[in-house]
Amino acid sequence: MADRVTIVEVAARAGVAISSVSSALNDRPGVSDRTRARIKQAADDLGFVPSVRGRSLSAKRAFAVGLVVHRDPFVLESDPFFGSFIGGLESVLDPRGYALILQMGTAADETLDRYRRLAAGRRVDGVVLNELAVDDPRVPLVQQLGLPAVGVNPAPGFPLPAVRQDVSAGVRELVEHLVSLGHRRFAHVAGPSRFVHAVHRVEAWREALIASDRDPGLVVEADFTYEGGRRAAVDLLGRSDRPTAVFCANDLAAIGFMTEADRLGVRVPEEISVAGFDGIELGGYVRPALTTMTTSPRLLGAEAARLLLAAVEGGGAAAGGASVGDGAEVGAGVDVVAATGGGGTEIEPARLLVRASTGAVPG
Amino acid sequence: MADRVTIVEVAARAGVAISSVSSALNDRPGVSDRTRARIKQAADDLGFVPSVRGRSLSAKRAFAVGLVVHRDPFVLESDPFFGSFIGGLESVLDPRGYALILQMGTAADETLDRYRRLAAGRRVDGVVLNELAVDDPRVPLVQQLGLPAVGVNPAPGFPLPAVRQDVSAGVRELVEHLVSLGHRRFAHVAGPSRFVHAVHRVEAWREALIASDRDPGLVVEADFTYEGGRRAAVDLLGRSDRPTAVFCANDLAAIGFMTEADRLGVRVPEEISVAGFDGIELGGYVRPALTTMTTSPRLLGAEAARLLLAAVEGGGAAAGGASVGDGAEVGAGVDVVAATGGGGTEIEPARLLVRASTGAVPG
DNA sequence: TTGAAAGCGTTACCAC
DNA sequence: GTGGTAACGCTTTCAA
Repeated sequence: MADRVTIVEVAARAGVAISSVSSALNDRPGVSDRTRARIKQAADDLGFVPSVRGRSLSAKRAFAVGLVVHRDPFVLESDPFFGSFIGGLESVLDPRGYALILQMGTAADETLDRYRRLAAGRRVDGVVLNELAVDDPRVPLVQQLGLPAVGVNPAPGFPLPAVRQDVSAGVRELVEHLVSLGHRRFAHVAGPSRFVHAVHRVEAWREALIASDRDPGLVVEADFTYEGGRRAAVDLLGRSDRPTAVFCANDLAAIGFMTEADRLGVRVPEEISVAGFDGIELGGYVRPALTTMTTSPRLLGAEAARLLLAAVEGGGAAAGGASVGDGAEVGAGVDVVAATGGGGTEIEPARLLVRASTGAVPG
Repeated sequence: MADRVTIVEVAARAGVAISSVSSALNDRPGVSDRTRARIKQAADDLGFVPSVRGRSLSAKRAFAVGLVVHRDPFVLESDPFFGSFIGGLESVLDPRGYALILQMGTAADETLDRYRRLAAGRRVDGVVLNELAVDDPRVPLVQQLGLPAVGVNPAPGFPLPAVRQDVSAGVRELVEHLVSLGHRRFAHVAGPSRFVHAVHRVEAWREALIASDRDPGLVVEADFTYEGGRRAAVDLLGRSDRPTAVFCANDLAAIGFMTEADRLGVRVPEEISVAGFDGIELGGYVRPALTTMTTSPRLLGAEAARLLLAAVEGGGAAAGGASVGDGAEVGAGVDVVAATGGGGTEIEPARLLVRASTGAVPG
């Protein structure tokens, strides 16, 4: 690999000290405009790009953040969330000179170990905590490690900075939609209850139904997979008092549910209405097209990156309060910092997208 | 962030020089067994983990490799390949102390720039070139940059080390399967012809049909998406002499094709047989279950990582011959190095998986 | 076998 | 405003 040009050569060409080059190129004061221009010119001529290796050692920063995906590879395959989420992270990290280090853990404890090693080797300046579990062990871990971290859609009282996207408003819209269609018997195909986001969705659903004076009905726990949705359909559709409207915790499960309903000869939406959550592309193509809640993984990623960089660059403590996003996006007048403890941003809520899989109650 | 223990403290505790600690911990000669043991003990006691920052600066290596995904985020969403592929990369990189840096480029030239910056900033020691295009500009770029790189499923004559998974054997199996079912009118829903892997699939298909004395039939170019598959179905099924068997270049397109066929009232497989390529999970759940070719993204990732590390650690030139994988996986007695120019590994071929979407010719 | 010291490419702190 | 120079934490000579 050809030897790259270093700061020394730039200094030589500009006829200044390397410290001046450093100051000039990082737009720090202490350099006259004339010299600064001359230095920038020299750097340009030479095609100088500072070595992140030297920079990290000296600046005590890795200029990288980590994301550990803890996931059965089988499930990851069809997960629509990550592509956009990572794209969102990247869109903020890259312009600010940070790289994203992606790791995959399979077993839960292995995942924890990944964080430990990332911190121990000073590989990253902070990490993103995604798919939070109830009492997620990663939270005390990063706190103990002193590793800056941000959460994505955490539970209330989460002690670190976090990005949230509200689900309750969208779920209320869904419930109103279903109620207005005359439905009375409801069911929910939930995600694993150990996940915070699964819990959020069940709770929003129950609360919205209760607020509408409806019986929340059954909750069947599935696992966010297509196959899980199918099994839930077998269960629910076999019941004598089967529901007329089903809300699945994600689109993949909803599509699995619809497929199985079709197989069992139960027509959607004539005999049963089905709604999903996520707003994945596929939902627009299946027959009938899936009614769902559109989320913003890309925006979640971008905001998560912003918060993380704020925590990293401004202080560094894991529990340190990150700056709150611009007020325009903060929901319903809630003081996000006070409400959550760790500070954070709330992005636009998930919205209901009505398509063909929900319709009037049968009969 | 709490101060981590450095090599200096380990040396102090063991009562030796830091150079001895370095030698001992990296299992290099020049340290007596006794001191080595004492040093390891001290390192353990202190929980010492070498800082990758210091290491990279000194060793002139980043201990990281890059993967730039060049992709419309919309498409990435449903791409089943990346999760497993990245998992495969990681499974080799991590145990060897390397991290994976993931970048996303949207525009083609932006992607090239990502590689340039990765190299210029000495962020990575090498890169993985995935989804190769015909005459991919990344190839001359990495050669010019002197950046070690490996290709995944490249065209013949590819000048860099590469991993390949043969498609022709599987496609021949598919053709035999279809021919034995009595089909005579075929069509292929191809991927964009600028992609090497799309070309591989069309060519394998044409060659297999010709070898079976069948007319290769129509080739409709789509884009590997669900929607592209649907549009291809609209096109092909509207023709007077419509095919009775269609091979789609990937599963997503095949599923889109089937959905549209269903909508148009053309039954699969009674009136038309449909086959895909990839072996994604979803294909097993759609109705009818999709006949497809199972590929090994995880294995491709693992082998790509192995080749890349060989190139990085053994010499470093981009065009340097990487060691060939163990003979057991090399296909058909072909000397892979001689055949490809850049050296590389051939993994088990993609295999036909017959399910319900292919059946006897109508009539 | 061991230890001292010179880098590696930056940043940051001080003198000048 | 400048230009030395000491870190940063490691690897790698080279003497002892």
